[in-house]
Amino acid sequence: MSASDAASMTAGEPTGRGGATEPLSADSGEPTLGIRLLVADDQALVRGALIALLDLEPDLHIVAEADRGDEVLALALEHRPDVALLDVEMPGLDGIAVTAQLRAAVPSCRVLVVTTFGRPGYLKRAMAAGASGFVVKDTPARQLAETVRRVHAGLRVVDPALAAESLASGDNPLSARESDILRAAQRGGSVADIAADLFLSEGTVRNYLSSAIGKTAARSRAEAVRIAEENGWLLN
Amino acid sequence: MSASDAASMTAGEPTGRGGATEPLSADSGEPTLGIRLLVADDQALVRGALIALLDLEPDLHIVAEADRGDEVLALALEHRPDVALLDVEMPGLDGIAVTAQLRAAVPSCRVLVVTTFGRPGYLKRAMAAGASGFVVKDTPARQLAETVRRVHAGLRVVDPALAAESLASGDNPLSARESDILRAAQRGGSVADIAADLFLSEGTVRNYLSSAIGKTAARSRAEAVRIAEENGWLLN
DNA sequence: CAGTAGACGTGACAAATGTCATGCGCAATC
DNA sequence: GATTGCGCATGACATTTGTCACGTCTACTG
Repeated sequence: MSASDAASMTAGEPTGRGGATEPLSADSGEPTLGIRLLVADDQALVRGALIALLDLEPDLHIVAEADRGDEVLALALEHRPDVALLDVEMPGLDGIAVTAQLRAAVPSCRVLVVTTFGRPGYLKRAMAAGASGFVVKDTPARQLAETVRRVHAGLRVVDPALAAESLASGDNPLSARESDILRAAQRGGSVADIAADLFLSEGTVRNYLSSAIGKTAARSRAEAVRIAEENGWLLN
Repeated sequence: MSASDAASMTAGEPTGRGGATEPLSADSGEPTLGIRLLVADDQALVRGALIALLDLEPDLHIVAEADRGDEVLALALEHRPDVALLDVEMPGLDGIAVTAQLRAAVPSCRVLVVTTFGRPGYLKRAMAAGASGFVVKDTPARQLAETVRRVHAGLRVVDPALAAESLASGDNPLSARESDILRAAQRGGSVADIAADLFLSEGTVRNYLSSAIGKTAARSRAEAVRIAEENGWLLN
């Protein structure tokens, strides 16, 4: 189980969707009509299910799938999808970083970010990175295909509720270093642990924690971590 | 968006899968042959995708779907599925509690728990509650239908790697009260906050925290929370 | 019934945490 | 070229945590 299964599909798959042996479709090689799709999600079951769902649409064709962020670029270069469906939380490289990669290297490929968590910061950063759409896994399944078509047509598709929340929550107030410290604090170690992790003095760590606590309007380190997580301020 | 969309399917849907307007299948009423399935997952997109995936199998028929744990029992009583696919993390009632409900009220319905997180404690508790199978969303999609058939045939299906991990990790060492305190501590509040939440004295809270920290072999409250979360000791 | 274990409590004490003032160097900005 | 913001650091201080010893009450079990 885990990644080894799907990871093997990365190399040496000249035709069709990367290495799929599933009897989901009877594609013969690379389609030239309709919308070519790449699907990236680390959860194999979810990925497979999304593919099954999208493959029901006659105009949508899955040409590649990935279970890690750092595999997407190579697959996109090889299979030239029109739209890439990217999860945010992925091993290797997060979906937002992948979005930036794709926009730079494969400009013809539009990006639709699909995520479990409607973190306001995710939306903001995804759009800044060049994504064309952003939907949470909460949205009805029957809308997904239409969303893909809209994105392919050049429209921007964003969950309105999430967009409002994103505007309300404001920008990430944390400096890069403060985010680093909070990320290191996620595991629950002491100031000394964090300092050792980041090669800083304990005093410096305490200062950053203090200012992060202040900026997040929290009242303890743990609360600051939680708030920063919920707002999507701890990516990267 | 959110729950309101799918929640409306709970009431007044006499036939077919609970209120699905999606063009995924052309079922006519309740099938009597093959395996009747109920799918419960709070993420509409994932639920819809799973349904699309399973609906591809000619012998599997989705007869009901739910986006909340506390809706499953009523739907199962109405639609009499042979197998229920349950997510663990759901609003209303977690999948393990639902498993216990179903085993008691609808003994003919076997339960397959499908979860994002391979927490050892989840597996243990799911099996204790009467689940017939337990798979993580990491497993290849093409295996899911076969797993459903196995469960329907009365076999127990458990991810071997997870089973090993579960045995190695031992039982939940926390007393019910200690779990309560850790759960209250998840939000990141102070001792005073937790004490106020649970109507305890601050000293008592500190004592529970201290013993929980000891039992989890952690070195701080935050670490104890993290360890307990990862082991699946904070459900219920 | 005695023994045990958990829920709940108090008080005291050492260690960790969070705050604040203050400082230096560097880069961007005006 | 002065100002500003950030990274990094120190030291002092009050508060919060975590630990320990000790106690009561209740429920279960041999």
